[in-house]
Amino acid sequence: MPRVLSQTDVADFRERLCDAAERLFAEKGPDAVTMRQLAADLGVSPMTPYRYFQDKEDILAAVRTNGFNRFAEALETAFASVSGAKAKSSAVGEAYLTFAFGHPAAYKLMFDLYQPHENDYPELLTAAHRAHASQTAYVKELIGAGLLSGNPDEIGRMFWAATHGAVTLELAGKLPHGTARLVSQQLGHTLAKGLRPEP
Amino acid sequence: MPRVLSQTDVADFRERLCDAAERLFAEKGPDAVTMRQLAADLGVSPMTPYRYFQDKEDILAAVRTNGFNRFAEALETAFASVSGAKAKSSAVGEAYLTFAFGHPAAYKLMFDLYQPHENDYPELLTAAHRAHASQTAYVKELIGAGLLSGNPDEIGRMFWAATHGAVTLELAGKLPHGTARLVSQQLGHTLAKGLRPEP
DNA sequence: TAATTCTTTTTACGTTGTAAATTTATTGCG
DNA sequence: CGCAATAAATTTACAACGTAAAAAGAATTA
Repeated sequence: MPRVLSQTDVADFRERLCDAAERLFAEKGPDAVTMRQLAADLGVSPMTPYRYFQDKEDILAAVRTNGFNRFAEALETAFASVSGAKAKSSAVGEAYLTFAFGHPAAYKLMFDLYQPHENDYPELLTAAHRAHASQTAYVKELIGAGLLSGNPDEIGRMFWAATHGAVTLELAGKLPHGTARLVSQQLGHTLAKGLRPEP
Repeated sequence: MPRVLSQTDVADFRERLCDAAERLFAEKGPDAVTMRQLAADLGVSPMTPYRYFQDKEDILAAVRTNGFNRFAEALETAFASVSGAKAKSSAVGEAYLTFAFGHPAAYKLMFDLYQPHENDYPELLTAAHRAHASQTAYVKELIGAGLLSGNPDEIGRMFWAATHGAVTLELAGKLPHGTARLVSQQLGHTLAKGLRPEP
């Protein structure tokens, strides 16, 4: 028998390749990164990655999965780092924007890319679901604290859409650099005001 | 002397190619459309388009320019079709969503694509500016009618970001089909409520 | 040591955007 | 009219792409 790849060998290689892919995606955009470049970056021949990933789309799915998990982690940490519904909301909103502008390429891959076969990647779906939960948890806190009234899912979608819109407009160059943060905060305040329970 | 291409010859060819490009972009996504396909669609050889466009990016810029102009036209028509600030706002918002979901590929090209050299295409910038103006005009009407108070540019950006966020989330598959319209309307109502002048 | 078999590399194919060379077609001039 | 001139279109060609298939390499067991 030859030397068989252990689970950790495979996991290590996949992680190293994902790291390279993330870095190169951020530098040049995902379409401009080639399989040959990724292989060269790891010092292996062009076909070696195909032993660890089905194809290029599989690599994209893995990178997106990592992105969702890191994003969720950042929001969960922000949520847990303070107490009080209002403070949690601010912290999570802040963490959202910090992640989006700290890792714009990852953000775009996660939320601004339509990957037609993403249902074929269960880990990706799980991570995406976790991310979604982490960004709507604070809405329930706000409603529970009596600061907002309405359907939590509907309100969560509104906040999400508003924030996402501001972020993507800036990332697409439609807003001056740095404006999205301001717009997003204004949207948060205005929506909160519009959703306050009637006295 | 040979037969020299007249201005209208050039314009005709460019228009025909843009039509084909739009159709194919909508079918398969812009990256999946090749120069050879475009040429074959017009019944010419693969290099002929290069007499009329610098390169593939030039075609993309032309298609985006057309998109912005048609989008602006739709919003301008909606704005002019009714009277009263409230009615104009609804009409423009409705036209925005109708365009976005009627021409999702065009919408993405226009607003969800970062084209690094878009400053090299002055007609594109003009069209984009026209589109931007057409979607913020109604805000000034609302402020003028005393229904909203605040900075028109800031408020315009908020409405825009909110609508754009809802649209792109649905186009990226993050919201169930048909949800964006509802979310966008809820956002519009809630923002309007939050921005009402204090009595 | 030799056979086995998993891993890796090499080679190869069809397709891409487009540069360069070639062919085709139309016009004005002798 | 015929023929050079020249714009337009086509053909050819190239480097790079994703990846299938074939070949080579290496480690384990018998």
